[in-house]
Amino acid sequence: MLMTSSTLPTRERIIRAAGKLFHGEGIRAVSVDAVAEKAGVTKRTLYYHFRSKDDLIAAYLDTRDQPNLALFQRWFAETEGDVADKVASLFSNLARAARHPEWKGCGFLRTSVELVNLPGHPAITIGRAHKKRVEDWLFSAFTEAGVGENALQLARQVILLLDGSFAVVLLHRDPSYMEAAADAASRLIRTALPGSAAIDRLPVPDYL
Amino acid sequence: MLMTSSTLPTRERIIRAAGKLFHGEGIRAVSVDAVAEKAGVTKRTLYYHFRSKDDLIAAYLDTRDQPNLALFQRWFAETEGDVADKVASLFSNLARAARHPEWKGCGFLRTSVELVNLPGHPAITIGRAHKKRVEDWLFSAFTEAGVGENALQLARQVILLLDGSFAVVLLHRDPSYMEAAADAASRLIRTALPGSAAIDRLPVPDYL
DNA sequence: TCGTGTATATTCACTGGTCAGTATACATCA
DNA sequence: TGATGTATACTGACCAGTGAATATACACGA
Repeated sequence: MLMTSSTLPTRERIIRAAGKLFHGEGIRAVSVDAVAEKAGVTKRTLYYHFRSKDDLIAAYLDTRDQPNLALFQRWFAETEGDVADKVASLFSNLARAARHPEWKGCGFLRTSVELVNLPGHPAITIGRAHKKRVEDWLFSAFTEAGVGENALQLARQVILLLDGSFAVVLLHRDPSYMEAAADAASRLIRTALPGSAAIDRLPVPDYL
Repeated sequence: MLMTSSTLPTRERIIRAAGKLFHGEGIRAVSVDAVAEKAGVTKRTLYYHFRSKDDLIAAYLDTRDQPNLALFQRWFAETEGDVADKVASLFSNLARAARHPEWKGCGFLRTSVELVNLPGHPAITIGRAHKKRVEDWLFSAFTEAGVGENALQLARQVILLLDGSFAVVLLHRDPSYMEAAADAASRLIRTALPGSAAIDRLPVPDYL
């Protein structure tokens, strides 16, 4: 593997090029030749490092898993307030990202759509695992916040709102939907919180 | 146009074949030849009725707009209870549909993903219009139910949960997410309803 | 230190196949 | 006879994947 200190390993360069093109244009719209050219490599070299285009797709998605989750966790940790505020901030940060004209939605969801006729495709497994990891992380956060047995249902509902945001904003190109999602998520969480605002702001009846 | 009483007009046959194939396999995965063959027509005939594959895609989506909305409206109308129950029934009906192994999610969302690199494509405009029609219909329903100025926000939130359901269930193939969406939607609606259950079920304090 | 073998890494040129779209001609019917 | 509709057969582009040869790096024995 010939390279200077300033160049990435070939395999990394290919994955990076694939990531930009697949995410930017769509998996099926991008040819292996285009990826190879963008990576500055011949197609044959690409096929030395990856068995097939499907392999490359899976490798590309795999590299997105950890950073994506880490970004969510960072947004969550950096936000002041209770767990509802922290979750709401996920959506406002997403809205900020979605305002960028190059924003193209969620690569995992988009891949599952593009490969809908190949149910066993490894990339779909990777997408499922990623979404599950986000859901599990939310579940822990809700459990720690003391929502009790609602944690699982809440985690799923936030996932639904997140992925709904991706889908709706990709279609309408209107990130303000994400603010509506933030509002929905924090309302749902708050009514499950021990010191539930929706209920506790009501006067407590005398006989309690 | 040669045909007997039992055959559809050629154009309709083509659109119907395109619908089955595009929805079943994905737009980019299906060739014009495949559509023509399924319609029992030569490709040249197909190109007589449609200027291009893009034209055919748009025509296919167009035929799904009205029936899709009508189905939602039927499910809504056939459900007993308040508006929250009626909306919840949309999700449980969707879950029932999604349990069918041939279920493939929402054609409008999937098209917007497959054509993400062609922002001005007519099919995307059709998809936007469809989603907007559903949202507007929900808005009217919420307004009539007396949620006041919350109607717009609620309609958007239900859309987010609907499209989130499509995306998540397509990925995980687990329709039970739709029950979580139903729960979220009806909670959100109920807290906005004049006789809000979340608040009114609490005992009324003596001094009110 | 000089070969020499071997695994890694890369290139050029190619194949077989598919795809969207078309040129041309034939048929049917008002 | 002219508009509508359908068929056969084709074009040119593209695409995933491959064959065969070459270059580099390094290990090890003489």
